[in-house]
Amino acid sequence: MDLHQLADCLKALGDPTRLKIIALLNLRDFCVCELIPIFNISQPAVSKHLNRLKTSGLVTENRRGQWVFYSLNRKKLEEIGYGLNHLPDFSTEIEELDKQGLLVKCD
Amino acid sequence: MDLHQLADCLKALGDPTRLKIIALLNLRDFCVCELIPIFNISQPAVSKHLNRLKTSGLVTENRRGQWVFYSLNRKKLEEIGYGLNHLPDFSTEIEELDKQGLLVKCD
DNA sequence: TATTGAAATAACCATATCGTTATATTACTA
DNA sequence: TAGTAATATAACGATATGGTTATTTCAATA
Repeated sequence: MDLHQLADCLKALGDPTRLKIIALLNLRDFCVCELIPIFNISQPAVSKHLNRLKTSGLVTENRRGQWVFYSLNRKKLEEIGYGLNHLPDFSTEIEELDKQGLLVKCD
Repeated sequence: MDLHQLADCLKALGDPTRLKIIALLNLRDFCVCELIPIFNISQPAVSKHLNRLKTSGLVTENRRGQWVFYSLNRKKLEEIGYGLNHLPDFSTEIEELDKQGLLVKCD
């Protein structure tokens, strides 16, 4: 997962409603209609939050008859934790800028 | 760190520029003027990103003469990783809603 | 097959975000 | 102390975000 993908996932998690959805999905799968009464927002709003989490790969959906249940992608969540603890190393980029004389010296 | 604070930190990290700043500060401290040529944005834009990271507690500033150097708050970053791996447990809230008959049954 | 219910999508609105340029503040220095 | 350099703040604009209501899609069922 590169920096931009990591930022995208963190942004998806950086909303209280979505983060609580993730915490709920950590307990068990939920369908959309179960989530609606938990949050004081409309069904489309819940759907959009779930879609945002889905496009970042944080949740998966699967239809059971009339209902669509969402599951937490624990692997993705672990990847994010790992990504935060192993941030990309920009040393060579800094050196490169230095060689090109584009780096300011402050001391 | 509660859910809202965690979401706030994740939101702060959920921007490619700010996440790269965090990755850079993981190497060493940087002052504002060093960061400007690394990103193709203006000085005030860099200042604002740093301020956003500071208000979430992810970085600290300290002035050295004319320059203001920013440091990564590694403890905070660890807290966030920990928070992601130990999400709050909403079991009792779900049970409470169930007792009040506010929980939908989907099966 | 017509109806019902769940979820997704569309269209819209208010506010937040992230960039800009201009200006103010702060600290060093001639 | 006047001038310069670094940083912060102010004011503004374009786009993104997160909510709404209305409508569409899809699956189950009378």
